[in-house]
Amino acid sequence: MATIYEVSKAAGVSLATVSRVINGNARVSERTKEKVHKAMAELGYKPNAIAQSLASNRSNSVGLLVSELHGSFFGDMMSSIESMLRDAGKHVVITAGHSEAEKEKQAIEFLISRRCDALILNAEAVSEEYLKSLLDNNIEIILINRNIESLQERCIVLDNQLGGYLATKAAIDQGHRNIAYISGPHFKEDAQQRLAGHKQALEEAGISFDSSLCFEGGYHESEGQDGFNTLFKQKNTFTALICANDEMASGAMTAAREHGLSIPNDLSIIGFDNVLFARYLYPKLTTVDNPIAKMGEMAANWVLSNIYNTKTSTPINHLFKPELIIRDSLGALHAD
Amino acid sequence: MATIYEVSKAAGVSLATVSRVINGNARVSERTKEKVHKAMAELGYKPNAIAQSLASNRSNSVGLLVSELHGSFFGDMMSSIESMLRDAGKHVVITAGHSEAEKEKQAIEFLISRRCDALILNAEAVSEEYLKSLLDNNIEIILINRNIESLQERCIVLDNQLGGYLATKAAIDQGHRNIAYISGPHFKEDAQQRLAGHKQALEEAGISFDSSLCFEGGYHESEGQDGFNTLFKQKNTFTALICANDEMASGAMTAAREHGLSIPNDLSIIGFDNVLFARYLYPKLTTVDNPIAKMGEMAANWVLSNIYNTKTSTPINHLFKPELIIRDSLGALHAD
DNA sequence: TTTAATTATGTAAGCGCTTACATTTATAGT
DNA sequence: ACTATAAATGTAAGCGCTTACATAATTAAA
Repeated sequence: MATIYEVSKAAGVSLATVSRVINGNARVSERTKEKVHKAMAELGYKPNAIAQSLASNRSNSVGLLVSELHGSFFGDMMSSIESMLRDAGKHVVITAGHSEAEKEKQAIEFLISRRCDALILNAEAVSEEYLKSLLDNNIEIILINRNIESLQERCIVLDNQLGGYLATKAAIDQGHRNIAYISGPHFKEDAQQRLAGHKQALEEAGISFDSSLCFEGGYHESEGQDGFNTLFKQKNTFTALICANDEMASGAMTAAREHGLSIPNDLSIIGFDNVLFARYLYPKLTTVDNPIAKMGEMAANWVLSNIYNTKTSTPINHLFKPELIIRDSLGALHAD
Repeated sequence: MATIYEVSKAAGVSLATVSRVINGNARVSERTKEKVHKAMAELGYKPNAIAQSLASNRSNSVGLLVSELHGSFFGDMMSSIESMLRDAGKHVVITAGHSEAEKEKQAIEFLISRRCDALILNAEAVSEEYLKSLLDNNIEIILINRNIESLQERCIVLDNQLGGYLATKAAIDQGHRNIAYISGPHFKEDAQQRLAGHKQALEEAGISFDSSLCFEGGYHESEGQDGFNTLFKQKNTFTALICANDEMASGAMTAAREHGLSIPNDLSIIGFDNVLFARYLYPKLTTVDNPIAKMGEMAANWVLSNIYNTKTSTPINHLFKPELIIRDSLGALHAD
């Protein structure tokens, strides 16, 4: 692999000049520019990004931490961030944290060690203190889906409580009073908030929260099934079931069908996130749209304008409002 | 950010000694080892991976090119590769090629410029020559889902033709004779092979291939709908529909339902890939399992044993055989 | 002890770039 | 033609590490 030195020899100029034409940040005469380009082409020269980073203390890459590399939700997030950053000539280094504090730390430290210019973090398990300590060490971070009071300007979050509220409200508006809920894991902030929204809607309608109508899942499909089965055994009087994400809603649908229930005639089901496959389910899932792709873009924008000083146009929106997407899995309560 | 130099000062030893305890590849007395560890802890020292790479010409990271960052299929692939490599202490740098030759090249060159020790490529658009030229430049690559005669030992592929065959054969075995097919884009190798398998099964059963019963889609859900609609308009006599992937199968299901058809009573549908949501569909999709996670692991294994000289245990399997997964969307043909 | 063989540590030369500063060359003003 | 100024290029010192080689300290053998 040719080095800048060989190019400079071939072109008959100095190292510095070659560096200048590579970076285009200093004036070089047309004539020498041509000579250098020719030499680079002939040698098939490709700058060594590692050496560039070391010398310039800039890597032109931004680190991205997601919980998982699979799943529609994270896929949308990665995808939107990558394409926006790539358009700006920046690169994305992706790592997975698996919702475990230790793994998240490892991943973040990997990104730091690779000298990413900024980190976009979907960190769920790591402590608030740890995140603040990153800032103290001059690591530029922006958080997606995590709200830290003192770091507001570096957080991009969804109003999860509103989302939870909208879902339950929709059921109430259709006449439902017996509403079950399958929650995400309580250690996750968003799960708590969605549940809080659910309770808020219940309270507003004068319905008291019944903990035997609430199940804690882990956001996976199987826990939607478990949740339904458990709830159904405990108290099979509910006519609507709100799930804290679409995966669990799908699982619940399957389980409900296995119990011979028809959706939405016997049971209405509402999801959360509006991931791609919510539309493929049968019946099509009524759910709360989580504009994760837009949030990802916003994070990418933040990086571009705050770290790379480009894209100053779009103002940064820190709090996104979810919307209810009405499809077929929610029906009106009818008298039996 | 502390450097190795500061650590050496604090510990009262030389740079080289610190480097030795970091890398653990040379003998250092217990006493100094302790001193160094203490100094590192106190300074919060983290090795600069960039500098390490530059000096050692090893990055301990492997590059991964996928077509897209979203989608179950790629999610599974990324996920399996990442977790296996992470367990071995290696890191993965992921990029997306979007099935366009130019973008794939860019992405590959990015990975090379970051001095990845090896590249795992799911390259669909880039030419065979280009891939070979990488090898000529001593870039270590391993291809997933792409078969190049002269690079057999660096290819990990699925027997797509067998998969296509199995799907169509299953329909034939259930008595179907009028079988439509929604193909993937013909420029993709796997799409061609799956179609070839379909034709093979037809021929074997003495059914002649009817091109008006075949639609070329792009592997997206919407093209499943388009496909069904087009085919149904052209010739609504088919009783089974084979789709080249699950997304399109899902789209076709939706479209079929909109036409008032019941699945599998009026129409049997078979997918391909067995992505996670195939199980969530209603009715549950009969499909051909694509062991992409295992293939990803195999690729990771190849890298570990061939590049990093670890994990010599598992022999590398280059050709994976798909299996039919029988669920509910395929039914027997009944007399009308 | 003395010497040879080990083991532990230090010295210094890079890895392939960037960039401040110095120097040379071109351009313009008079 | 002769400066004064601006533009183009070169020189060399790092960036934070690794690693061959040299040296010093320790241990074992005689």
